[in-house]
Amino acid sequence: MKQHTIKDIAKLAGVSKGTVDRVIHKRGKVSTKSYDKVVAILDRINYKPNLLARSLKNNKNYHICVILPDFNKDSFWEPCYQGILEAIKEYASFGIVIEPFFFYPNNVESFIETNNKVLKLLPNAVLLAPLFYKETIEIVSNYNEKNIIVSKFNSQLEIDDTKNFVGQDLFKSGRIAADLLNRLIPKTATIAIIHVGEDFKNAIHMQEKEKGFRNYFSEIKNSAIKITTLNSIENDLQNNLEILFNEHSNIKAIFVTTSKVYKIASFIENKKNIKLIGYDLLDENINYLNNNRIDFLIHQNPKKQVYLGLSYLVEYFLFDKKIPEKSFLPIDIITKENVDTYKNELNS
Amino acid sequence: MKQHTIKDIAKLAGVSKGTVDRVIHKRGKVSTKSYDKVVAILDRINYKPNLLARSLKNNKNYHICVILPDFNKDSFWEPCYQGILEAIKEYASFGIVIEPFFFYPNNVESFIETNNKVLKLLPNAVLLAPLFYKETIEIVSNYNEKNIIVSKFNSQLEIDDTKNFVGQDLFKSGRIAADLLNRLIPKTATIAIIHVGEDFKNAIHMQEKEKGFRNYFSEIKNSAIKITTLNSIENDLQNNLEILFNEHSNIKAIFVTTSKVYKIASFIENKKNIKLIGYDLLDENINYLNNNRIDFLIHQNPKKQVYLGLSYLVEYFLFDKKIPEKSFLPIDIITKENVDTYKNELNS
DNA sequence: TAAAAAAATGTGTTCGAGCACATTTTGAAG
DNA sequence: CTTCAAAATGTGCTCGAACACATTTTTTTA
Repeated sequence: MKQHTIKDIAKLAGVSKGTVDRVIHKRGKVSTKSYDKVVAILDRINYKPNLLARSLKNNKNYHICVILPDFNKDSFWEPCYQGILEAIKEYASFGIVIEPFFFYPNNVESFIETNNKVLKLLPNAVLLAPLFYKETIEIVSNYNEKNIIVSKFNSQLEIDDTKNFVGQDLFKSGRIAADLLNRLIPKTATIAIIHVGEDFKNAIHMQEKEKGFRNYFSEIKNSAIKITTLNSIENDLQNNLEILFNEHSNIKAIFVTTSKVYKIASFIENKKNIKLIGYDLLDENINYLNNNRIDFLIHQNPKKQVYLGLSYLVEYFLFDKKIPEKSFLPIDIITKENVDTYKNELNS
Repeated sequence: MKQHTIKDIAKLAGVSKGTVDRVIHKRGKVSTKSYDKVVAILDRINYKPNLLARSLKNNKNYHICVILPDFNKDSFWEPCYQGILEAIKEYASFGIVIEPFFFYPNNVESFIETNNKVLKLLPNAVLLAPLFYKETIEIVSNYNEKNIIVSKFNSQLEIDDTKNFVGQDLFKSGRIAADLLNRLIPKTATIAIIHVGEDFKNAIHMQEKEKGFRNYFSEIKNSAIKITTLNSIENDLQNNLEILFNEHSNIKAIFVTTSKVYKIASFIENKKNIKLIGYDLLDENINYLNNNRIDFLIHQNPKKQVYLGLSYLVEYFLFDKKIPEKSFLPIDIITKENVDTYKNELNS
């Protein structure tokens, strides 16, 4: 029942623990005779090094920086901060130092600046919300030069070496939204896709969701559903919505591709029978969910994304575990009935 | 940046590490002078003992037994076995031995027998699927006598000391099913609740789901929805379904309270426009989900339940972490569009 | 065949916490 | 002012892996 140790193996093979160590790690010279003896034992028993002892011996302090938008400016990111705090607490006892860094949302300069600041600190790893495409490529290569491991979360960029990504399949989440709305509306109706708030050109993730959404309906033969898209910054939203409803009289459903769905909910509060679906468990969104103004939310689980991304890095440093190249989280469908089971969710 | 050690504190306080140890663990005699010096340092710095070192020193081997129904007899339990296998692999390197034990589903004697076998092994902890109420109470007290920690998963029994439970809120999951169906059917319709396959008297979890389901509709004022319940063992299902449809002409939806929903799906394959909702990601269920014969599945996440239950025990033994008394998993809503994002889910 | 070089193997220390045991200090009694 | 027990404090070993360094054995070369 007890796990075997290097010492056990040494005794069994009739050699010293140094020799066993050399065989296991292929370091130093070993005679074929000793080698064979040790390998014979290793084949017989299932040796697993005690990871606690290994990690204790290594006894390095690891520094991980997390770079994400300031959650005071965009509350979508607040759960991420919670996840970071939990990870800090959890892993402090293992000599892991985790430090968050914030940049201004939608501000490329701030993004670059923050990354340069982190680069100078020479951490062991960086967990990054790579909101800007071109800039991220440059930045990642800078980190690589200094042998800093880069993991990404939230936004999957089509970078060649999109390794270590934790997030969701956005195309798929668009399809899910489409499928849900399709169940709720008449066979002939207009659906509006609304992208709110961010610079549309850079927001690859909004585009991916739209693609998925349209893809779903394109697969339905002879569909009489019309789909129209609206891009709007937050300030112009009311005007743009009015124009939208004037131009399209038969809008029965709206798919909002961001967490800003509560803005639309408040503007169309008076319009009955418009189904509404959007993203993320912001308090504002949950309120509208509870009074049935929002029908479904799709949960992107930003907290879990960050926590999982950090776990991977920690277990890599401590226990040499492999980091999965792409880790797609489940896409949770939220209604007013199951929303609280997600809000209270613990980290394992 | 580096974590403080006992040695650091000793040096700072001008005492030996033995004295620091005595202060921290309140063991042995310490003069007030030394005590104050050490406490002063402890207040100033944020000492966190290195859990790797602590656990290495303790270096005990822990034995955890998992008791659950044989997955060859009821495939609902197969993912649990997967979770157990993953946990075995994951924690072997930490000196944790996890061993599964299977009993015949619906067989009280087998349940008792298996538990007695485990009891004799005197493990450090047991993770239990407590399918039988009375017997579990007896068995838990037997374990307690021998100081064996008992955790439970899947079925929450209303036992006084329902500690260490990992599972779902079944009442709530019944409400969720009701809410989903309510969106899909006309205002005047009949819904059938079907309990399949197990001994209904013992299956508290099926009752809880029905309660939640009915509770949802009871809250709707002037609801014209009729709800009828059918209990049936698997063999009589076809007959009972025919009787059901003869007696109720306006059935528009069926809520199956177990993973056996695929059985109903196959029987009503020819009947159009009956919405169907049930539990769990069995392959058979997923097939019917994909061809639209099943509309929604509720995911009870049995694999995660077991894995999480085991994680709690392991972290308790290794790192002295508290085990949450009740850990309710999120209740996932599954459609044909998001099902694969759950099937491929990794353990963190 | 002796000396030197190279190869092979063994030994001992480290990581930090925990605890048994050894040593020193204190205080009280004779 | 001793003596001795109790109290207080310090020392050293353990857990298992990792690796530097020491020692032994084998091989090479003069």
